[in-house]
Amino acid sequence: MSVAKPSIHDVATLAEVSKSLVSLALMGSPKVGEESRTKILKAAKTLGYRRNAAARTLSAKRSKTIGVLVLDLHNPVFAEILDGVQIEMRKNGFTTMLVSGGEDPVLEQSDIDTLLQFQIEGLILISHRLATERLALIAAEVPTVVVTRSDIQLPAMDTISNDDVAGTGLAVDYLVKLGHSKIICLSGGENPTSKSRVQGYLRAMERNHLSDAAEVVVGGLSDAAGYAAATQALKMNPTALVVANDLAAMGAIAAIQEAGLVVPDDVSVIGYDGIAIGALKNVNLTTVSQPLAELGTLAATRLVERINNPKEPAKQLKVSAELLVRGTTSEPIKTTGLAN
Amino acid sequence: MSVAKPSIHDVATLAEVSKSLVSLALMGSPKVGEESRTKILKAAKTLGYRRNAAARTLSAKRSKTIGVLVLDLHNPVFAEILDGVQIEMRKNGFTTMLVSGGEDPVLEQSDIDTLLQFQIEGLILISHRLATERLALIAAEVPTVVVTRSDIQLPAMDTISNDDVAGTGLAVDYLVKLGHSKIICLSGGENPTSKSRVQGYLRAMERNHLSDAAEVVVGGLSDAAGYAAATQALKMNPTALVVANDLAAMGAIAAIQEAGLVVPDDVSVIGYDGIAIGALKNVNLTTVSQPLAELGTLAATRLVERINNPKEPAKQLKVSAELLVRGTTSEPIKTTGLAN
DNA sequence: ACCTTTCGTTGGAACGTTCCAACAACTATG
DNA sequence: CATAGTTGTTGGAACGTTCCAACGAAAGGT
Repeated sequence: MSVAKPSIHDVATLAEVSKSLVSLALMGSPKVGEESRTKILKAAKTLGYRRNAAARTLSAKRSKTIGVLVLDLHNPVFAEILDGVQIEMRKNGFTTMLVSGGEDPVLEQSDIDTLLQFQIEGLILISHRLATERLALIAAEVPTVVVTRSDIQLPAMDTISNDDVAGTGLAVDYLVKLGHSKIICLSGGENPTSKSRVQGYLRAMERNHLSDAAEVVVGGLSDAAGYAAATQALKMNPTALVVANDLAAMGAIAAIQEAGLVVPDDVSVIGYDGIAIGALKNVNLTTVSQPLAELGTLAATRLVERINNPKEPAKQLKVSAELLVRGTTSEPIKTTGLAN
Repeated sequence: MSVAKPSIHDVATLAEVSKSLVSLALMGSPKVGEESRTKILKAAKTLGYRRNAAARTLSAKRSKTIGVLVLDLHNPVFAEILDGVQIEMRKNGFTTMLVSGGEDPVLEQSDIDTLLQFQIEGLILISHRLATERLALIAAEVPTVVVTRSDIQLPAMDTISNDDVAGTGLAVDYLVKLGHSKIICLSGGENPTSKSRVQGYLRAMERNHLSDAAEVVVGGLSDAAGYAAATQALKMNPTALVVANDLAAMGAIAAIQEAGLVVPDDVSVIGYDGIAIGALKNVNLTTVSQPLAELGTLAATRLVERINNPKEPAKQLKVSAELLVRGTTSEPIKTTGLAN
């Protein structure tokens, strides 16, 4: 238990220089003489000195810190996006402060408040539920990049996303090509991303002249929600399910198997996101895959650009999603002679 | 784009009181008069005032912030532990700063440095790889709680964990009871938790007089690592696999199926952790389950206790793990007449 | 030999808060 | 009616840094 944390001042006295020079040396300024530099570094080490970020932020009027808000850490999607963000931010000398909103949307706002109190210089929002007006307010205060939301366009805010409408369309088109027509969509609930995906489903059904057969069952983004929604959907005897995300799709598959049906023979399933676990041979999930790490890297790069050059106009970047056909899709079995 | 962030001073002038009173009011002190309080709150609102955490920390000499370091956000285990931590910390008025070390153990140390620079009042380490001496150093600087590591005992540091040795023993004992003897352990690599689990395996094998049959294949904690390790292990024709964690177990199952074998008929598999996804009917993983959220809550509670009362002695808390028998384990098929 | 530049260094102000001692204006106490 | 206490409020110091203007010393140019 050290008595009191050493300050820059203590280092200065030990190294027999001024505190200003210590500060300079610690920031790696080239103006510091070789001799003093080594003396200072040695003194800092022996004292176990550590910079005080609070004082630094206060004085320098910049925190070299950005905030990240993710909706839900349980979904591996976010971890994969975060990887990209963290790597890029570290490269640029920023600290990343991560908060996860949890279930309550009110907490989400209070989390952002906390981040802003820490004087973050930029904010990355990953798959959140904030309303457009709130977003506008936030973007006016701090450079903001929104990842994973294709529904929104604000002049002061970058967005990095795939086209959820088009992506879901890919899934539906493929199923139709295989011969499916009784295709049910399991939605991800009330968040913007899920809404876009439902819209993509509806549009694609329309374009394939299947509007009458279109059916949306409200679910959620977790495996449990997918399970519940699928149980519901199965009552309508679909031959294929287009599910809000991979996690929910895995839940849906569980429900299908539990009902004594076989995937994909009786029911085909397509997820969305392309999480790593879906590639496992025993899951083998057909999915619309987004380049997740790239999403994160792009977000970070954009944010750093905006921070370093505030008049930089906001951009809307799209990454392309692609259909990854694996084992949970096949042609529907012919109408008569059902397996079960 | 506001011109400059309003400070407590601006609020004071607008509300026609002193900055000290504004500070008091914002902290919710009961000493502030009703009239002034409303005036101040109104002024703060119209100005869009927000506390500056850096200044606050610097002046008050406490940050009301704790740091959490997790090994790997990809594993849902950590999200579930984190849930518990976050909820408890919010209850106690602390902000949680989360960093994830990523692959590189050197980064892990630098992440802790960053946290300490932010003047965190406490630190929770979830499944990390730090050496005992480093831990001792850290624990001397800041109240520290280590979650998910049963191998270590330091006087100045709380640990919350299940007994990995005993837990893995549960798995082995059950397999032996089912009639297995060719049981291979897929280790999780060089981290302390994994080492304890391997030790548990070895001890249990010994206790069941199967030391000669004991075999450890080095793997890792990801699904991919489990897949690779299982591929290796299958060459030795095991009838059961005890795997380092659930994620790796899922990878192992993929490898088994890919080899044309059936789980559990040909090979039984037991994981460790009890992640939510393992309960899905199509995964249905037998596992040694720990109460994850409880682990998090306990850690947070202990940390707050230690922060509020620094002379509080450190404790070593154990939660109990239990074997969750699901669908990936069965009796071994009889020696002759293999299914495949 | 002088002036100018460069190099390394310095003290002090500033950042936005909290905390403390002090105070005025009341209210209660004997 | 004086004294003591209470309530609400205040200015100033402090927290540990960064930044700036200014400095002496050494080096370079004429």
